[in-house]
Amino acid sequence: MAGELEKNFEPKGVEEKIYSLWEKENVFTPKIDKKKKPFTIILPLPNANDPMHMGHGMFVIEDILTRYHIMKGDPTLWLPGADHAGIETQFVFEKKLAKEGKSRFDFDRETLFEKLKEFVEENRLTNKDQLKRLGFALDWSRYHYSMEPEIVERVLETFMKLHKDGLIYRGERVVHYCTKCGTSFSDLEVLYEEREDKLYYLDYGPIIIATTRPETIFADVAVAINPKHKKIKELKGAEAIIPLINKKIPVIQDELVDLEFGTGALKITPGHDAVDFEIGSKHRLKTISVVDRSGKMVNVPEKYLGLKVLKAREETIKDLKAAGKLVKEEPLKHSVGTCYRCGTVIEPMVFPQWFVKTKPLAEPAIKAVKNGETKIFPQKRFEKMYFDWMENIKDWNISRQIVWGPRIPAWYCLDCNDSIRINFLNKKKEVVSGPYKEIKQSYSFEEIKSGLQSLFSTGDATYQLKDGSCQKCGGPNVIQETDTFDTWFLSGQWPVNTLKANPGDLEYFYPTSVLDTLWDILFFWAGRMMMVGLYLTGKVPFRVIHLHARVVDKFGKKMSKSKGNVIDPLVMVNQYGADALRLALVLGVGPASDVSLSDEKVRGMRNFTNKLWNIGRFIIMSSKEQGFQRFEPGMPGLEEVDRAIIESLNKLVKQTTKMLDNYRFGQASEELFQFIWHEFADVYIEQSKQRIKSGDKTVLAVLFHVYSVCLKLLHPFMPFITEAVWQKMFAKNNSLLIKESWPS
RNA sequence: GGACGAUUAGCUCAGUUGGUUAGAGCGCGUCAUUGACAUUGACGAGGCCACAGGUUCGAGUCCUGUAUCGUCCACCA
Repeated sequence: MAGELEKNFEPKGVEEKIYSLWEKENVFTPKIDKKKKPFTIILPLPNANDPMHMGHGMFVIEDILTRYHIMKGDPTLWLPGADHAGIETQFVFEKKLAKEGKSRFDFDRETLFEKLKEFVEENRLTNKDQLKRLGFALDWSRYHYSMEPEIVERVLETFMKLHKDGLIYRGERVVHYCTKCGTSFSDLEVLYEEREDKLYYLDYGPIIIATTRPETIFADVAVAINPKHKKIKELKGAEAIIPLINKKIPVIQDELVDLEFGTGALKITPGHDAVDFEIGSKHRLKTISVVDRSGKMVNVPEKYLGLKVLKAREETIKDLKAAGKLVKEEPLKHSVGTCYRCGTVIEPMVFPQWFVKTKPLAEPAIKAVKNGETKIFPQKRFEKMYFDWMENIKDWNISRQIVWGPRIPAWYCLDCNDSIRINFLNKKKEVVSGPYKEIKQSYSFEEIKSGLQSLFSTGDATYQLKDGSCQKCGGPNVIQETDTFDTWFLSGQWPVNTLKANPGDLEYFYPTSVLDTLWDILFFWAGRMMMVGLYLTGKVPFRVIHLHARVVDKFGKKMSKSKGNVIDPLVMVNQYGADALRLALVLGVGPASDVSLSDEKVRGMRNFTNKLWNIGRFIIMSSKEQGFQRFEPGMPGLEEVDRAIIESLNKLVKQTTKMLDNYRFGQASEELFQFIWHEFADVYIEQSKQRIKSGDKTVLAVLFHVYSVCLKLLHPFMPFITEAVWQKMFAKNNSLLIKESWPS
């Protein structure tokens, strides 16, 4: 039965062959059996546009679970997909455009969208092939892409449902805006950086205020002091005076003002600061904007008009100094919000955006974890984080001013809302901007619509959720919102929408069993899926959230292109084989910790694959001479050492099973490694050599038995080599190891 | 400002309810070897488990505090 084995295991070429064997027999496509409980994982969808990096390698955890459950006989589904990744992709694409000397403003939005679509299509399939290289047992017949029409359709349905339930609203609130990327962000997408800035003390007449942003004084609408301020009596009812423009503004009281900071007085600028906005709305103050979406000054004295924010700051300080209104300046260390994508300082701005009311969605999501419907591993650390976040959640800004993504399905009648600002390319390919009531004087609706880039509607604009003529005035000049959905709005409903794509799947496979991910997107993704999944189905999207380790370099440092310490998973696969890389990523690794990866470690694991291979080779060679006998638990001729190794093996089976059930992959793989190399190979096999020479057939039976069980136990971790050996030594009629049942 | 995590061999890290001489991979030293494997084997060096207290018959493991590093959250104007 046994074929020859080469001297060393050569993964190249073999891996592809083995993978196609699995694909040919459809082992990754589950058979739905209503009597059996399914096991389901949804792959954290990689960006369609990204080649694979080591982070994707950690999906090996999901592959281990998947293969383990396939072998246990559970109908097992691991569903793959790809994400259009709105902002990420558009950012990369715009960089490419810049190299060609172009920008997004050179195109109307429809053309830009088509170009982006083509761009992604070129890359979309590469990481699909890369996932296969790692051996992942994904059901490719259920592969989905977040921009495919059926998925988008369901996303729009979800929006409609939320809207109907009163959970969607357009609101004018402070949003985080990146003037370079040209879009707003949710709270999660802002990175706070510690910066060394200056705090300027300015003379506001009866009071002195402290600010880091003197250029925004023109947008001040009040000065607020804490009610416990020691000068409260003399300041009651007083008016402060904005320097340079000598504008009078009221002095108000609010507890939000910190007595200790600066002078205990805060200039209130609702247009450009979130706290100020909150105080402003409490006191019914108006909002003035002095920075526009390109980061230039507006609504300010002429000499500052059109200046960039930082330049305007310089000029203002200069003028304040000259006017004797700059009392003093001191250094200040504080954190500044920056764009997570391009690093530009985030400009808090007030304009209408689409929001999801999150409180009603968060409540069930909190409850589900509290009562254990969804468990988080490791529990102690991350449940606390989860609750902190869910309990303090703010409404979710789901609109992005980018092109790459599904457009929000709302339509405005331009005649009913003629102050909507429009940017479009006219027939001469020139950018024209202005309120509709002005530009309609010179351009037809058709020309505007076909060259449309973006529109900025006012907070009180009326909208309808259907295309066609205006439901109010009956007019034909109706145009769709140009904002697109936040990518996470799509991925937040990914498990539901992908399972809905195949009839019967949602009912059978949902709730899914495990969500496995890195903790960095716990809130972005897992949290949103919890909220939206519960909202859409009434059931949690997954029973377990397992947080895997982060891959770092051999010095424990985060891998990054700028540090040049990135290890390409495919380079490792080519050099040492997928199995070696896989084992290097899990062996001895704790959950949600760091796993340090190095060439040396992968090489060490490659040595183990070779050891495993040569055990097989040894057994084959030995049995060639002596023949082979099937192992039976009570067979005659068993010696003490045989009984000992069998007992040890049985213990290993129990241990491995228990550890896989408890997500202890690091320890499970470590014990397998120890047993196989240092107990089975180093001790038992060494001892067996004498007996084989003397014609002992029992020892061969034991060798075959122990080895075959080890291959099964190891298969989820190292699928290629175990399947390859199985084919040579144990397969009857080419039956696959993955189809063997899990030992017990 | 709040919270959390880490600190174990030269390096990178395991060590689930406290229980005999604390483990792995890589690295290092000595020796061995043309019949499974040099991608090997045997043997070995190397650790007051960050520090200081406490609980216990017994602490790497539990409690308190300190230090250093790291992470997350926050409305530091």
